[in-house]
Amino acid sequence: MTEHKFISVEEQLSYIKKGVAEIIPEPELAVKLEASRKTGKPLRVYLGVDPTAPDLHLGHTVVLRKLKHFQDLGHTAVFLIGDFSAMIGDPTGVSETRPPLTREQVDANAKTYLEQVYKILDREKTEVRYNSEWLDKLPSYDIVRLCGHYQLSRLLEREDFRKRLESGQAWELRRQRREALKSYAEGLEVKNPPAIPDLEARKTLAPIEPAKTTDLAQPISVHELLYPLLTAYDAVMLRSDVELGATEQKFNLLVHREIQPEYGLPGQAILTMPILVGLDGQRKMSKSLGNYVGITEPPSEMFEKIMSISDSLIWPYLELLTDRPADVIKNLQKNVLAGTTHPKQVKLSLASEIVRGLYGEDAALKAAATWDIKFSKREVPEDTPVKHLLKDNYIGSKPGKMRLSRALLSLDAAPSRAEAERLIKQGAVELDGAVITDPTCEIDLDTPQKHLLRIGKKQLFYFIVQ
RNA sequence: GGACGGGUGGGUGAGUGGCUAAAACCAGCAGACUGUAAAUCUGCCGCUCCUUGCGGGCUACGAAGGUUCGAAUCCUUCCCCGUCCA
Repeated sequence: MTEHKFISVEEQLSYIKKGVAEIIPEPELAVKLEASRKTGKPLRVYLGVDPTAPDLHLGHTVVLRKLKHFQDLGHTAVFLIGDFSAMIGDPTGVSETRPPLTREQVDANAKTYLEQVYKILDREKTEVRYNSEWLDKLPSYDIVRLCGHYQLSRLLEREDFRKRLESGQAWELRRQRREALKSYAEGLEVKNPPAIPDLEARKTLAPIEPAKTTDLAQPISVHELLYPLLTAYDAVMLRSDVELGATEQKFNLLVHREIQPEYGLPGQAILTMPILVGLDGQRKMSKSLGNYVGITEPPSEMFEKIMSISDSLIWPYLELLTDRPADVIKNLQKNVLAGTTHPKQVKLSLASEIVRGLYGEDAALKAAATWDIKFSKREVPEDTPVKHLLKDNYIGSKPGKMRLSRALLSLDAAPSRAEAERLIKQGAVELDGAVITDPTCEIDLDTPQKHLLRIGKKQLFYFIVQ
């Protein structure tokens, strides 16, 4: 890293602080910034992500954008892929049982992550690391030593662990007793002793599965306790000055901060970002809840989804997904409340800004124009997709005809024929500009014609019989 | 190992022989209204076939069998969960 001229600490701080949930401890961050400015040495700021799914969504970008802010200020952004820790599974969040991932899944996900991450981070300036680099070959001795640097009671202080300990204890005791009795009853027959895995086999590390649990009781497996400690080792190896994370990561980040001094490093400052609420306005954005906007989605789809959020979501989205200063957002909010600015206008600019950030100006303008034509004017945009209706293997009762409901199904516009018929009966289907309510409506397969189909408010496309 | 209670559609949860593709609520979808927002109102909400009819067929109430003209509902076995006891 070459020396860098930094702007004043106050300016940096105000840039950094936007949208942040918590800075721990803030004065320390200021000191670090001050020191870096004096020496011209950038801070090492890192974000660790477990590659648990192949795609990132806007929720992930909140914290990525913060990392980008540091990058913009001239600091060193380190993007850490937790390819090793993903196989342990972050125990954060009691309710969700994380399925352990295999090495292959993790590797595949890690690959797709990077391409997506560069939509936000500067590819040239980002230091990418994998925690398998060091965790894969960490000797047991060092693991034990690492564990020696922290206290069990501190790990158990964690709220979700505490809850699980309470609910799990009784359950676990009973389970053990039951198991013991069972094996006694089975005449203490000796099962095949587990083989000692040879080193070759270990090359493809199996995911570490949690002890069998039930829905209600969630006992804590010992390896889960190791998660914050092993990831703390990341912070040690990276010699980080600052670590970023979502608020739910606060506990882990604090452990990291406390472990670093044990290895002769100054403890990192911690910066947490709020969790982004999903499109439903209720729960956090997540793929499994289906309330997400993937960052690889096409611009116009992204635009559409953002336009469909409820008004109250505009504000957190503006704060966490755009670069607008906090006071500008506040003013805007005031104007909307006062009725001088229409919320739709704000939403339009929000959607444009998000798309612009990921796809650039042209794509944003185009997406906005498409949206306006499709939804406001209810006309047909230029880039309306064209699908193909394959008649190859279709044998209907009437030659050369196909039921509209069947067409909807094979065009992927409805999940089943029953659902397709329902849509037709409810007047949601418009074929070539005319609403069709007759479920027996048929499409002529012999004349290869281009048809326009609108289903509900959102689906609009052409199809050609082929 | 014993006693008792329980496993129902995406979720919560009613239903104890036919009127039950299964109440109600939530979620979801569609229509109206709008700003494709929210709220509200209305309708839909297992799959499939066609002659689109209060139509036919198939599948579904933990699993497998059985009783019955007929089972989510009764019986048997098994699996799983909860509470209590050893």
